[in-house]
Amino acid sequence: MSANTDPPVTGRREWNKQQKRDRIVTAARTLFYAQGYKKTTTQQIARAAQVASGTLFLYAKAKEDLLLLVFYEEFIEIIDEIPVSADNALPVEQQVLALFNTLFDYHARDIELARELIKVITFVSDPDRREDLMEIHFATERKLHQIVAHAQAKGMLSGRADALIIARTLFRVYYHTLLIWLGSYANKDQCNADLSELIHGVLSLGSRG
Amino acid sequence: MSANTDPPVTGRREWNKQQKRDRIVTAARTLFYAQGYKKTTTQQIARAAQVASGTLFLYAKAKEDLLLLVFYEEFIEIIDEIPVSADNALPVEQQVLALFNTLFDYHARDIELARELIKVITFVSDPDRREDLMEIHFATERKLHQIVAHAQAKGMLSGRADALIIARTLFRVYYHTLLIWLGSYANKDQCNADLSELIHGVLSLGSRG
DNA sequence: GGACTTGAATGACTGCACTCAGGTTTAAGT
DNA sequence: ACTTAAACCTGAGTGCAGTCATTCAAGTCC
Repeated sequence: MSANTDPPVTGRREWNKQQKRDRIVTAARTLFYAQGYKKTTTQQIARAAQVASGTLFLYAKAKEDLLLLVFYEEFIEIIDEIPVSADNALPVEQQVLALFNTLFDYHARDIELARELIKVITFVSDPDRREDLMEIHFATERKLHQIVAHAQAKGMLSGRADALIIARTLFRVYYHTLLIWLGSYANKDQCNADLSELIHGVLSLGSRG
Repeated sequence: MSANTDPPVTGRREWNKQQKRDRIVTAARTLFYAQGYKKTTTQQIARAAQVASGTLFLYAKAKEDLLLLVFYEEFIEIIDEIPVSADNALPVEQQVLALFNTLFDYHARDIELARELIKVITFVSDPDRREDLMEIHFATERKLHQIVAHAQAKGMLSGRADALIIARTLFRVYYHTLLIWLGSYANKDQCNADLSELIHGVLSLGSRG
């Protein structure tokens, strides 16, 4: 009886590629976390993944893409796990802030990595990686939309304001705060204060006052 | 009688440095526009500026910083020239959109450069460059604030909503749109539509509507 | 099983950003 | 005018991301 590490029906070639891809992404993640992005060389990753240095670039068009691959796997899970139950007793602002804090916490686990990531996200050459990022973006906006829509349904916000517009505005406020924080343009406290103020502003603009 | 290219009272050393700095930034600008950022090598810039390759890095800690120096000089002027007269007859939304379009137009003059710039802005190692960028950020927000405040004074928007909060929210919406556009996550039409919708949303949330 | 085709893997090589040990110019002191 | 100290400049050298001509393995057909 064979283990599930055997080549499946898709053919040996395909199976080998998948194996290599997995080894590469795993090696990249381990080394990035252990040493940081910049200090990790592509040679090291190649060696750890048991492939030649050139092979790496068949699986990721650039070193940057390795970071995106690692990030995607981790972040999509984080977002999925964020709760947005309709019967949440907390005020909307608190729920939104809690969501953002979850995401900030993820980035806080390794600031240098987060910085590189945010830098790299701005322009991604590989279309597949761009799709990954759009998925993350929309998943986050969807969560926000749910929170706002639930609050409106419960009469906590005016029905006059479009929940989607509010959600998208909130996302933009969040993302900018992330940039300011990681770019060291302001410290964490300032960012938090700023973020709270703007969330409050955006939400209360949409409330009956 | 000496021309104004002579060393002034500040001393020969200081004068030499200023001359070199100017030559370097000018050379960088010319080459970046002519060939693009990536294709321009620091050697080329050094040669054009008549300095040794190592000297470049006494004036800019990294190639990135050269781009920021070029950008700052150009952009601060653009912002200063944006009109925000109190007796502007146009609706607020139009005024805000016009402001953003001015900034977009600047970036559109050379998209590759704009991309690199936006990428580089995220994390700037040199504190002086970071100050430059904060100045630009605040100058832009101030313009927005003026537009919103004038509109409120003329009764075009509710006085209930804080003009500063609205201005800052608008800036964040603008900046995100810029990122999406330059990152090729959406085409220009989509970005424009999106931006208009969100500006309208943010402003009408604050209006008595 | 052998002959042929396709596309994946390899690693020596290239080009470029950035460094640093040593040389040169300016300024200040006497 | 001479000495000394400090600031400034230099360019050969270093390390790393990414390339490409060649080799090798997997799939296909008879």
